[in-house]
Amino acid sequence: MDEAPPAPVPAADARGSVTLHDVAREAGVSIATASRALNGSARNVRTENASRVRAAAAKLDYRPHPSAQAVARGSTPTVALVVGDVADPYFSAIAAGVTQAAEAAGLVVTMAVAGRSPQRELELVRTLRGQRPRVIVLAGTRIDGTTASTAPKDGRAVDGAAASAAPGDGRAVGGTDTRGALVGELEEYQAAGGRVVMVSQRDLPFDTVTIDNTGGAHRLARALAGAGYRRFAVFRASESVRTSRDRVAGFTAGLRAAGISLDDRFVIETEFTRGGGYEAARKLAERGADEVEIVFAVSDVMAIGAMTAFRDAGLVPGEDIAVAGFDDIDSAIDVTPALTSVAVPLREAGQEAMRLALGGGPAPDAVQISTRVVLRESTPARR
Amino acid sequence: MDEAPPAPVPAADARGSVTLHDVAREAGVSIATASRALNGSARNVRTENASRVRAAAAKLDYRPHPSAQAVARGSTPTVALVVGDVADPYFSAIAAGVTQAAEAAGLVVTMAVAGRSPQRELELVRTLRGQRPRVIVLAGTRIDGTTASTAPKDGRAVDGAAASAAPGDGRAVGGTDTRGALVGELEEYQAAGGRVVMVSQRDLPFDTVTIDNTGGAHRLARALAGAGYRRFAVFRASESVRTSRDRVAGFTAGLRAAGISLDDRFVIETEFTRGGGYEAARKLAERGADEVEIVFAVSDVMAIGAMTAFRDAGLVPGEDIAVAGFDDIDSAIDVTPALTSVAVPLREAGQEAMRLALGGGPAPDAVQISTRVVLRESTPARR
DNA sequence: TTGAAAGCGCTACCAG
DNA sequence: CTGGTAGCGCTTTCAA
Repeated sequence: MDEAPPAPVPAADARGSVTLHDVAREAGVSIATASRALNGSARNVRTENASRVRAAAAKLDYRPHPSAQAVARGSTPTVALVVGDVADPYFSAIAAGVTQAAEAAGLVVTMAVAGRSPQRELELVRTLRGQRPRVIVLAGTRIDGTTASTAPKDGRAVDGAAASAAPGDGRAVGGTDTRGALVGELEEYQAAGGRVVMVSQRDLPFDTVTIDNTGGAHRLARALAGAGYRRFAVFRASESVRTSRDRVAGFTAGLRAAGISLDDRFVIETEFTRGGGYEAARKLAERGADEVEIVFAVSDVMAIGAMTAFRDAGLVPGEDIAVAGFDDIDSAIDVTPALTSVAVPLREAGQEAMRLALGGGPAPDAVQISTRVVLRESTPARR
Repeated sequence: MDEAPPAPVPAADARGSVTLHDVAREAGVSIATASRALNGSARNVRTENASRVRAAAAKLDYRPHPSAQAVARGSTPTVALVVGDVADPYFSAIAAGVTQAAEAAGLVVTMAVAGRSPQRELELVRTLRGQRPRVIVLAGTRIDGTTASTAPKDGRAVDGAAASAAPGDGRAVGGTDTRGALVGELEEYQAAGGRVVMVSQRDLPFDTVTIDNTGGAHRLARALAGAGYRRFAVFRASESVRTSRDRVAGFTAGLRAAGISLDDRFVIETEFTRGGGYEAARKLAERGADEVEIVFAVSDVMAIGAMTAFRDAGLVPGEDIAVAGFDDIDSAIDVTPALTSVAVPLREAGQEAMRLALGGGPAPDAVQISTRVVLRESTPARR
């Protein structure tokens, strides 16, 4: 059985799929040549043979076996994408961009959903790593890794420490240092030749695509100030939500630049959801919103919830009280009045992530996706 | 080199990843035993050895190589999902369901986006098949495969013929019989042991999860008739859009059951988009909507566009003219007035698809996802 | 330019 | 219950 040329080929045939072996035989060449002709990088195959092989492949309807190629080559032509929730338009837009760019590069996307759990995210990365993807993209994780209460001011320092500690024994790390374990995991992967890209998460030693939340909010504030607004309220999410924090910071700075200060009494912390926006608006309306001309909610869904709440409380959004949001989700133009917002090109962010991953040099790179203020009827100019 | 026990093991070590080989050595057992202990189905390994192996694996931070397992076993623990567009809430909801169920079953999801092109869909399926996934889920393809103009009445006949013709030389088939080629491709895959599930596409010889568009529309019509409406208009998409066709059919039947007939003059064909709804409503308002009490748009996005158009034309939705949609997308409750619609549990549809795929018997099965009418302020009761 | 053959990491069959 | 050992389908030296 070690030197019997009459190989028991039927195996492959019986299983149904055509292998490179079959193609080679059909073309009358060695399987090495067939391999080179079909997938070899160098063009060191006589043209005639090459076409014979291609013909045979076509005739037999041959399809390469990615897994076999993967095990032979050591990596898979895939990009692993981890999102918080596919059904969330925020993530699905990013996913769309990533997918599009990946396909253009001939890579298939494998997607995993982390929910909102960092723990789950870590597990996923571990699993995905096993697949030896060419690149891993982590999108979202809207919640900060550095818990506001425990982390020192400089996130970077923590990362560094955690990173060097984790590799030794990732699973020894308690549930507490999920972030460190994640970083360690990713660094090992990167060290083994993988590319890591984060979308909208900073402070990590990887390629990153950030959204210009701060700048967008800053410009929005100035635009609103320019439209004549002076007395603002802000609906924000918890301190631990990085996105919210940045937007509030940018907005506040923008107001300040316009010579306006924000009254702390009107900065309301609530859930980062439609319900949260509704609730905050309800409370504000209840205690009397007379002193407020306009509210800035850190996300459109919150803003939309707020508009409904105001309406329920007898205030007409856009007339009695102006409202502005952030994200410029599709329904921003469907609500009444149309919502002023800051457009965030999420899809581009996804594409940009792939660009970084594919073209990237050895050093962690970073690009920022810029945002654009869109004024609509929910914030009519005051004069 | 054929009998040299001092194997040049460094190779694996140098590449960075720990292999089963290493684990076996560390545990002092054969790699066969290690394999069994870690991934073997039967528990025919002495408990002590099993734990030694597990310990070694943990210590070395071993991760199995899915591709290697795949090539050895002949299939991958993945489900390939083809959607029209991830960013579309319709598809992303289905994708969420599929992903969730797949993960619960220990399968990873690889996602591909077909855009609206059947041609692209075919290519994708070809590629995906190469990956030897355990199951392939085709979601959406809202456009009919059977072009209304060219297809015989009985779709099944066409499929059968095309299916037997395709295998021989799939790529010889012109652009015209994309559908046949697709069916052929999927049938081969299925014959080789793969599971195929379609979501919301009927008439194909595969497991299918359908949405009860007809029934939902039927019930909606009766509910609206019950609320006192008599003079209806319908905004529909092109004949070739199956979903639209079914919804209109169900709606019409529902009206008929309530003794109401639909005036053809008020059945307007338009794009299956927000813009389409806007346009249709604009036209209707222009030529005078006095004769119409309520319009049913075959999708929420169309309905929402229509509401805006009515408002722009000086008609107050919910007062001057009622509006109802279909899908119950999130923003249905954010618009003013809140939109009456038919809830479609897309996420469940996705999960159901996986259930079919995993538990399915040999014969093509089919389940229907039921829909639920949700009456809101956009269609106040008339009395 | 080509073919033989040595793997890639893992599974599964076959003797013990 | 265990170890040896053929593969799985493909890539990639290494000589020829």
